[in-house]
Amino acid sequence: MKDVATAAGVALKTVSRVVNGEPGVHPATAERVRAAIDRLGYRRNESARVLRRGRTATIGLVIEDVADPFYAGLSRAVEDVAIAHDCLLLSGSSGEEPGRERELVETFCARRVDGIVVVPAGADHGYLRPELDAGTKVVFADRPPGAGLDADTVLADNAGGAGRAVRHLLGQGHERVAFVGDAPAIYTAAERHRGYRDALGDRYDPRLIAMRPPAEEAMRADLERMFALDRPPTALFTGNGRCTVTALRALAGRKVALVGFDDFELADLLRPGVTVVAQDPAWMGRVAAELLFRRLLGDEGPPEHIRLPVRLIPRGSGELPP
Amino acid sequence: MKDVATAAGVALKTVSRVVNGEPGVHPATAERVRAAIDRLGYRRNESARVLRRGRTATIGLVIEDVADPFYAGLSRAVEDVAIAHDCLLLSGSSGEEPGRERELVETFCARRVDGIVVVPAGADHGYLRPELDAGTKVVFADRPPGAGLDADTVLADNAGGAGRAVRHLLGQGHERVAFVGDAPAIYTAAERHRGYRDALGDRYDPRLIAMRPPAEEAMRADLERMFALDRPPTALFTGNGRCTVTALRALAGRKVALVGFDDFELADLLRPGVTVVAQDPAWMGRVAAELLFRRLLGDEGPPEHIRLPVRLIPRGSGELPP
DNA sequence: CTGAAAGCGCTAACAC
DNA sequence: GTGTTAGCGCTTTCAG
Repeated sequence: MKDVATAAGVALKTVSRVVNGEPGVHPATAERVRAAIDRLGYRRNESARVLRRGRTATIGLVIEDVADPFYAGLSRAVEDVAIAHDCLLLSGSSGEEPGRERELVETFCARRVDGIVVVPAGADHGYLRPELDAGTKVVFADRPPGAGLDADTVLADNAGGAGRAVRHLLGQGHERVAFVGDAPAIYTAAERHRGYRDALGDRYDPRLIAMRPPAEEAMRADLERMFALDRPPTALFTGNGRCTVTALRALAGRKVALVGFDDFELADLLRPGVTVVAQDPAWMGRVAAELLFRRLLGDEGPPEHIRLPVRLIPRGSGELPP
Repeated sequence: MKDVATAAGVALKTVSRVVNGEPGVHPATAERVRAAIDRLGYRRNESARVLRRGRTATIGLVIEDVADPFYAGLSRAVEDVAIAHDCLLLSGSSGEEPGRERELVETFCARRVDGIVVVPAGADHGYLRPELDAGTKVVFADRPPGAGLDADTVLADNAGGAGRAVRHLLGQGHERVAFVGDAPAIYTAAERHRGYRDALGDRYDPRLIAMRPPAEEAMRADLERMFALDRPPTALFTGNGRCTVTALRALAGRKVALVGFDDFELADLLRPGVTVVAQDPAWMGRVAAELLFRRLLGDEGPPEHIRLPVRLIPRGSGELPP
């Protein structure tokens, strides 16, 4: 910048004015400065700018795994909102490890991101206290923060959607509906299990429950066990997209009704088409990011808790009779 | 930092030493400093650190769209490599717009990322010259840079894979193999078309070609047109994952053999299973990122051009007879 | 309209 | 072992 100033025969500050489009520079001077900038290939150093101004114009995003279509869709939406606000996006995958989540959040904070959207992997967010006090805005998406922290949160209607799925199956005459979900430590899995149980009432049977990280072999074993029962399940409710896909493989053509939580590409092309309770990852991402920017722009209202509705899409698999 | 120094009764530099784990600090002093840090909730300001050191420990990634499973897989791999090198990842989606690609790259450069992995959307990368001269390392992935720029590049064997797919179909006795690919301006689409044409030799018939951004209605029309020909196609080669999926929908159960470029989840669960030429997005991401870090660590060798092999996975759809 | 000077928070290069 | 000093490149403040 100093070089540009020298080259253009002006003071440092004038170059700064031109670079930032500040008013109060004679057009001719500005032109001269711009010429010098082009000639020298000058680029403003954002780090120095950030250091001086205090705002980084960067937000952070912590998700579980970008390679998961749900989080990929959410990411893209957050990115779009960030761009609309002239912000860059730093992102990282926690891989469902609380330690990694914390590490990412802290690294983002150290880089002074203006705010963060986080899909929590851990259950304890006490480590966020100092950041929140320091003014970093945080919005939780998909899962709420651990106990003791009341912060902005955007969730899907997990329990409600699960109930809807189960009632749909009961409506077709099924009496034995199994639940195959992710590990119970995961908030969404637990909520969907809760919705399932409540909808089932006294038809609830713990032997029809399998909750663990979806892996084909383990799930096949779980299903074998259930189908070997006196009164085997005639329908399956799967707790998330990965569970649905794993279950479809593990079932290997066995004829059972199935409703899955989460929509997925090609669900309509399978035979039968897969009935799902769909949430909209892009919507969730957009809502969370917009809420974050409202906070960044000075909205100091009490923490918001937004719950996004889900919808049932019948495609055939959930309409099979017992 | 100054406050911490005062609180701990030491000089600024000592705090700096403790924070950076530099040797030559008495354990007791270090402990006193750490206590002060905790008490005051001090966090090192990365911006200042970056300004001073010149390295940001950040790399940039420009892809077409995170929400596309191929790029999501690639992203995750780049992220993992970045983390292994204690680097953060800034990422952005170009949406296949050259202007947006350039904007992202320039923004990343202004933030002084150490290096960039870019999946080019545009064909002119002259704008990168100054950045390259300034020492920013750039690796191109999935597509090469525009003419006139020789840089590190990691590509899949597009033409070879397309040839493999076509020969597979010819081997089943098909004589009329159509190609449904993305817009010809996209490098990978053009390369796959080239491989297709070369493998077909004089069986090549331009009426069996449809190249445009995949959209169900347009593709349905294209296919109708082809099937209305005197000698309609008995087999289809689709040019990328999205084209494959769109084609499957547009075909609506019509019985044709099909081989697609790109593997996709559930390809094995459709009936018949979808035969594909699979590339490995994570592998590509890893190779590109590792190459970038080799450059950042000082490797000054001539530009490398890496071509990753692809593999044919027969699942049924490509083995249907004419 | 333009410029000089101070300082953002940190680290590198030297003292002591 | 520890401290001092001089910037990194920019914006802010205030003075022409």
